[in-house]
Amino acid sequence: MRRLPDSTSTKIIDAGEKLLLKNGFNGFSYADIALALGIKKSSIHYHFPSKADLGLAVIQRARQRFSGWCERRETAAMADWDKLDRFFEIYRHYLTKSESVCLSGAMQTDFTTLPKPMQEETKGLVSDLLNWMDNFLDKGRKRSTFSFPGTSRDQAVVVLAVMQGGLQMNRVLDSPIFDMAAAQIRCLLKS
Amino acid sequence: MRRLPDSTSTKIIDAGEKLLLKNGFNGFSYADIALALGIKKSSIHYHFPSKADLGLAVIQRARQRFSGWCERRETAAMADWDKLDRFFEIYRHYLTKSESVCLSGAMQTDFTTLPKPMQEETKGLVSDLLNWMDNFLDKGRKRSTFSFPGTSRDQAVVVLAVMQGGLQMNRVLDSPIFDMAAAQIRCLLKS
DNA sequence: GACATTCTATCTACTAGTTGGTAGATAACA
DNA sequence: TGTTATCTACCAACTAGTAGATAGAATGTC
Repeated sequence: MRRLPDSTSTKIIDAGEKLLLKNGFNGFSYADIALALGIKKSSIHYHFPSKADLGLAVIQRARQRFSGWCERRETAAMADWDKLDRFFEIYRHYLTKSESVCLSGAMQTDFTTLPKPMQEETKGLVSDLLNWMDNFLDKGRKRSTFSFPGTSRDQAVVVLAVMQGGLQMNRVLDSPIFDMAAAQIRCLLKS
Repeated sequence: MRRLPDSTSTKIIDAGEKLLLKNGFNGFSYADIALALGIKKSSIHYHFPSKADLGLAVIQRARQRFSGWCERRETAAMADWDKLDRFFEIYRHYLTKSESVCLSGAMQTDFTTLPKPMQEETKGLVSDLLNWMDNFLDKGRKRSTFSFPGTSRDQAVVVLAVMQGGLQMNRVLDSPIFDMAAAQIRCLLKS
């Protein structure tokens, strides 16, 4: 959790990410970010010449953040069930902080309208998540912590889809769908 | 499957739905529909004064279509496992027909940017799906066709989230994620 | 049946506002 | 003196939406 100089470009990525998660990539403009930060549109273009550049930066930072979390010593030291709960927390945070969905979900539904570089980066993000979960479930099952049918990849797809879809449904119906879904996934990994 | 007069307004809803599912509500304009149908923008405004009216019509028609499917005699006559497969097919169709996600998923990620009436209709759509799946799983378990932990509502959330999320992930990574997810859900309802 | 009127559906032509993006001035600073 | 970062002032393209003309079909009235 290092707190680096809150440079303008960092603030722009922060604001961009927030709007992106809340409204989708086509649901916000440079004018919105400028208003939020109290700067001018052209200043944003100075740091991120095109909107595609900003979008790319948002996804890249999110990927780094996730791989940073994966590699952290305290993460590696966690027991399987705790680690799963911490992973769920990453998603849950989107819901509590701002009324938003997860990044992969937001990018996926806007996918066809995204510029190529953002599409590629999105693929990378989803692959990261899928590979990590696949590996995590596989190890957990070999250790007899988890139990589930099929391959670990099959189950990884289910777990991630539930995180993503649960977050989306939770925001629309105000009932605590996400927590229900997370709890159910926990049950399904025991039986 | 009645084929009614392919009126202009029907064609507009068709084109609007297709674009909506592919690009999201903020990812298409009246100009796109006009181009696709070979008519003028103003003609679309004649049938659907505002974009919100068109969006609303798309969701309303989808809800009717689903309740129509539910109430159809041949649906009611189906065995549980066949009915589940047919339900999966509804989702799978989005993938094969056009490279798109499901309507609930698309509306959910755009949710905050939607006009109120569309938000309400979206809530209705998601409730419809959730209530149907809840009821379906409950009956299936009582009949011992299905087996799963927790309440039928918990499991319904998981199944729908997997459909929705699986579709989204499938479009981005070109591997057959959706079919993997559907097969895994089938397994999880047996164990 | 003939005629006038109203309705339906489309068009052309326009508007005000927003979009992403550029050019160039200016100031602070290294 | 050059670099960095911000600003003002644009712009062309696109956005949803409106006004008004027009043609054809349906409807009412004598």
